[in-house]
Amino acid sequence: MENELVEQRKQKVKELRSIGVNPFPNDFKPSHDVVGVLSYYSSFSDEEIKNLSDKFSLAGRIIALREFGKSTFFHIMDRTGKIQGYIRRDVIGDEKLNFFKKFIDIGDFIGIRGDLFKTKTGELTINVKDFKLITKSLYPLPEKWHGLKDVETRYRQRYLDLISNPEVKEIFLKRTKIIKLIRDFLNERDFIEVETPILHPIAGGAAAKPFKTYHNALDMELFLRIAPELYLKRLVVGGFERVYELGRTFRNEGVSTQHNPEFTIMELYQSYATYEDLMDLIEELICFVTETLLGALEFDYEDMKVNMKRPWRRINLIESVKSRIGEEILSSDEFLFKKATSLGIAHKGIRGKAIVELFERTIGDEIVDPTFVYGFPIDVSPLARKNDLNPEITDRFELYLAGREVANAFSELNDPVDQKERFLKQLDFKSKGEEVHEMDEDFIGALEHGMPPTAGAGIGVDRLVMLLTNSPSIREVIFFPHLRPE
RNA sequence: GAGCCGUUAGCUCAGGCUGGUAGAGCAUCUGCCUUUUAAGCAGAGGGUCGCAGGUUCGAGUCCUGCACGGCUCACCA
Repeated sequence: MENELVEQRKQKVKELRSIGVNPFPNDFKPSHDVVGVLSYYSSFSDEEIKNLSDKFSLAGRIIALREFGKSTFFHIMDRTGKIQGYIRRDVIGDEKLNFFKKFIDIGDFIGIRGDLFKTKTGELTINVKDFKLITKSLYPLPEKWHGLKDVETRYRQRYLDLISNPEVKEIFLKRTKIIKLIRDFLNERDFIEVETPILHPIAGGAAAKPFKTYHNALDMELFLRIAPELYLKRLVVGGFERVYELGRTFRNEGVSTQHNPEFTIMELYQSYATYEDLMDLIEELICFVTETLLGALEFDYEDMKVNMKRPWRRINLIESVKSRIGEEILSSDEFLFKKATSLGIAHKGIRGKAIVELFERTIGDEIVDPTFVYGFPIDVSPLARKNDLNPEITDRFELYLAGREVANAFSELNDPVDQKERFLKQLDFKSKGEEVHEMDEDFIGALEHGMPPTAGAGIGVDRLVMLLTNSPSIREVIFFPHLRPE
């Protein structure tokens, strides 16, 4: 037998039907929403409210209920907020009060009609003249005071989390706002938003394990994209000089507080710009988003105080590793690899990887305020333009913030011959067991038609949202993070 | 993949070290209650203690395995 609480409610549904009441009607049209009523009428004095004859109808879910003998208080919540309702016998009559007390439960949706008054404690409340059951809920809501805490239930049944934990809803509203602000900022600067394929014949643009899938009619294996990069650059070749894409990307790797198998990335490309121009652009973009969202450029993240005031610090990757670890880093492979191995870094004899990992484990982890780290080794940057003065490094930077990487950007490599050599070099690394960028002949073909000098950047949107909402885990900013089936 | 921690009523949690047939608050049901807001008072019902084995006269409690989740590390952007 099922839970008694559910049984009771199913019984109520039966009884309602037997007396000719539809427990799931669809003909109630609210005239107002909660915030509309509260914000407008909170400006009136108590006396003025008494004299207002306005009537309102509102709809929402009952989230709290306090019943008395001849009256009832409750709160309903709609998309905008919550408001108290008051039902009393001498206003609404015996029959309706009894119906309410018998059939209406916490969790149900109801529509109410009435006018406003203020209670003794000053809470603006709807004096209910009439109500209607809109949707019967068969399950009880989680506990009113502690909310829903169980992390597994929160993720598996996010709707319960959203109903009972207002701060969770707040985080997701902020997420939506952040994404909108990114679009606003870029649209304003003449960037065009585009959509490129998610099903890729070659999983390019990054080094990661892809998800595989299969197309029946074409009889071919496809991969879910690990990055939109190579398609966006094809569009640059096609004349879209300023493009961006904001969307889902997939990587078939471990899950953690920083990684979800599908995540949201924003990539942008701007022709006739350099990676240094993009430092300025990203500074402006993230400051715009932060300040508009939070009203300030300073915020707490976990135990850190982050200050985003411009200009942001810019440090050279190799110079900072040299000064931390030792000058020999560059002159002696032996020293470099020994040092990396001692820190447990699996570099597989790739110099660039060892250097970048050394940086991440030492200096990168300590960075709190936003810092551009520039000058990445060429062997870990196969899509980035070689530096004109030093062919061992590329014109690439990453943005570090609160100990994490938030953005990756570079002047794009637009020399097709060099690009081909870089891909071939990657295949070398692949034979050492590394995950690498795959050869993409079709992309090289696009470059052969000429891509104007361009700089591009990618921002991990989930991680940015984590920072701006002080969320310790990526699962707190993704509605339905992936879990094993129960 | 490894280590640690967790899983007890619809929800939030005690109990576990030291084995003796399961407890609280909220929610539900009954009664009283017309300005409450974690309403109040009185009473009642509600449990495969994650699953499967083992030890024991007896297991929520001890042991082993498994599942799911969390954190850390590894791997990986």
